[in-house]
Amino acid sequence: MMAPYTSDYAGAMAHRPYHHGDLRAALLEGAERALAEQGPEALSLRELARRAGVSHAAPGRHFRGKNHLLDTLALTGFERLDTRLGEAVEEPGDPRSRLLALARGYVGFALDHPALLELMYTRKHTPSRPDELTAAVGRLVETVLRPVTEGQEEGSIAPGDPGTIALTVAATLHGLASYADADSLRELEDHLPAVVDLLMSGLLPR
Amino acid sequence: MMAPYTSDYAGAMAHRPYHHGDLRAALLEGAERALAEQGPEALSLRELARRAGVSHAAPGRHFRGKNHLLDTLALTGFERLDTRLGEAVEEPGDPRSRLLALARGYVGFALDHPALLELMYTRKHTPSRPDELTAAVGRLVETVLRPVTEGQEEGSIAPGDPGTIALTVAATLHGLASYADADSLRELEDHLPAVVDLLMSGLLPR
DNA sequence: CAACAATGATGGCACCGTATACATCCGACT
DNA sequence: AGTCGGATGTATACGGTGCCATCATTGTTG
Repeated sequence: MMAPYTSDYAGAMAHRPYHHGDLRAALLEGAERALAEQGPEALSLRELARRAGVSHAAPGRHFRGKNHLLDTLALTGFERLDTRLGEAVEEPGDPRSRLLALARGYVGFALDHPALLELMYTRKHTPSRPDELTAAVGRLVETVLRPVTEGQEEGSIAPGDPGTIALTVAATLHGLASYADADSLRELEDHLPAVVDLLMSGLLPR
Repeated sequence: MMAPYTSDYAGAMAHRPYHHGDLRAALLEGAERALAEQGPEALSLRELARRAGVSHAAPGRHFRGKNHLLDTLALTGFERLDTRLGEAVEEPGDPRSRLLALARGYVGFALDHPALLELMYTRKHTPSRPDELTAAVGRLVETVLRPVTEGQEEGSIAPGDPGTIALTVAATLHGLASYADADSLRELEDHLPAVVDLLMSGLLPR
């Protein structure tokens, strides 16, 4: 017979309330760690269960399957990214500084959680993704849309379909972040002001 | 005892030369098909072998493992995308039309092979990717860089670090393509001219 | 024509994801 | 207070997968 809890680091501290305490959260946390350390391909439910000190079927109580866990993780990523961008947009200022803050936020997130960001967009492209994910993406676009319309109202941003403008900006941000964890990462941050200026002024000579 | 080749569609036509003829190519082709139909997660070497009518270990003669096959597939993707963009850039014209052609090429590729494009960038971000992949990405950036420097020489594109400009353009293209197979796909193609105009003129009112 | 290298087949191993049946524990209700 | 139900975790089993070692066949080449 073995003791019910053989986990080596839990149990002695903080008086774990019952069973595990909060698997689900532990699984998500462990998944994010494993995701960052190894690829998303190497992530295994059984391994996560092992690290959490539970049996390999226990995760089934909290997630319908591996996809469900990954979708949930991606969803938390979108939420965190959205709040981060929301804060960046909050700060007042001219359009250039707000756009720069937005870009810094996006690229910063990509630097902090590269694997998560990749997972988020991998999941987004998956067939039959859950509605919650598409909704989260929609909220993200809306966060970018807000400063555009506001800038247009006060005449500091050129007129035109705000949807198209927001799409372009969001696409550029995502593209930058996408390149970020492939090429020189830190270097990109230094280039951000130049990129933003370019977006503001356009490619044509003035 | 079974006949050596139980595949149902092969053998009667075109006189297959020997063993299989060209596994490797058949595997890559099958992988791309499976990739497009289902996700990249569902892709299985054994299933590919089955479809090709060979034993489950035969692919091992042509690819060191699953990763090697996927890397190879991604590499062909980069090569095809690069030639497509190269052709788009070949056509002479003012910067706007060339940029539009570039954007059409990139988004068109994304529309034709959405799963492949995703695989390409997933593989690009993988730790310890093969040098050939990074080289292929470099060639892609160079293809975008060329019209930028040419445009600057003839004064039709604003001065500035061409690397930054090319990065911004490439990032926007990739971001657009990345959003393409998530949101309304066909719709995006109609918006491309507006996006290009925006990139050319900038966000600031003129 | 004989030896060799390339290609494919067979079988085995460890691991994975998932489903089912069983055990345990918390909390709520009478 | 005591019991019962549902939530959580366990035990076990099945089919599938990637990879490896070994054996068989085929095409080529000296």
